[in-house]
Amino acid sequence: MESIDQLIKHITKYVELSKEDKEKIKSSFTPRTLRKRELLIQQGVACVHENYIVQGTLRAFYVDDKGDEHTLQFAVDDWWMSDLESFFYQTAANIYAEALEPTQVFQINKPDLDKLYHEVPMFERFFRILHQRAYIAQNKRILNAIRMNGMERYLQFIENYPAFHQKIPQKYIASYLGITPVFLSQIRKSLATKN
Amino acid sequence: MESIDQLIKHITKYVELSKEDKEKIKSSFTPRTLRKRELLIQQGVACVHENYIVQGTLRAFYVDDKGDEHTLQFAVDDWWMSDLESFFYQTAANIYAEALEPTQVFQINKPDLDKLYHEVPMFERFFRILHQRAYIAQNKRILNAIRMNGMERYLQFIENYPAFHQKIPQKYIASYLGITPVFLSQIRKSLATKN
DNA sequence: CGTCTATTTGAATGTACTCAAAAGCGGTGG
DNA sequence: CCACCGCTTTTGAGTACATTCAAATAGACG
Repeated sequence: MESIDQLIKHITKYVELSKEDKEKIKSSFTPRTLRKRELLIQQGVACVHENYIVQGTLRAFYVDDKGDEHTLQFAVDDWWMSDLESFFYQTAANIYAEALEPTQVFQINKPDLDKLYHEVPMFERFFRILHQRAYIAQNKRILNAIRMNGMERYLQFIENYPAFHQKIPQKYIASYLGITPVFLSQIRKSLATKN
Repeated sequence: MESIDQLIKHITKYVELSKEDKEKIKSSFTPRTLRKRELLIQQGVACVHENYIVQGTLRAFYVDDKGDEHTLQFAVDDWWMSDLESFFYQTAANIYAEALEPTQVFQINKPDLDKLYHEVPMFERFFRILHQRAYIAQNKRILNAIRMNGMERYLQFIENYPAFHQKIPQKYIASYLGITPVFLSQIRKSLATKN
């Protein structure tokens, strides 16, 4: 299978597409390959693409004044990655996005995306659904962040994302959970001795 | 001005609508008035409407096993309120939404919304944009939650939402920030003595 | 094998919570 | 209009959660 077909397959999980729709979508995206540790998005630089991940793993993070990193999102195959605010308003990005392993994406820029919204209403519906689902997921994360302590959030994380847990360095998980790597290590220790 | 026109005005801030579009939209919504403390959404009951707030204030909150409330969102004039997950998948709601003052909303149910998406593509675009913006806002809140301590989050809150700060009881602000009302009181005290 | 980075461990400190009680405030009824 | 009731906010003390700093150990990679 051509990898672009994976994108079409992904979209048709949510909306129906005609043959012409599919062709228009296919021709609007361009492939890009990232090496491990390569940056897809950079703080301070406009994020000009919305990215669909064919294969690989990305991590989006914010770097504060003290130089500390705060992980906003991990993303794997079939997920999307951009700085939506930067992309939407064409402003400088607030985050970095880095490949944690060799990663292949398909990219679309804003003019082409707007054109596609116009020409393929089903594609706009797809993005409406996508953003809706993303918003629902974000809400759950906020709820977890405000009501659970570090250990509870960690247990929740490994339950929700067992796959991530395997291959993502612990310090990034800590920065996603909003705790220090040292504290995460302590949590793991106390979980290990408890059993 | 008819209050339903306020909704149209709101939508046309983001997308253009024809006369027919406007009529179709207007006829799809029905008004509802809430008394102070009345519930718009109830945990365990399907959320069958998406709600546009004409005038008033709502608070969305989750109640955990211990009976503690965790505020997910405050919403005022021109905002939208629903349990999106419950609405979208037609499942039991996870949250409550309560009027903090007399509040007037316009409601649309899912069949009518889907119909409207189909008949008025601009309306679907509007919701795509709305969800996109909501997602961007949520991202910022997550970032604040994982990188700031209680005092910093409080200062951020009163900076972002000075109006809310005036009329919302402190204990609800605490539950929004993810801290206890007791601790928020201490934060306020130490801010007051600092100046 | 050596180097660089990630993880663990320990101790001291700061941040935030719980419990209990007092003070403040708003609404209601007499 | 005042007195009372119920709820919110404040205060204080003790405890738990989480961070910082420093150093040791373990892993990854050339």
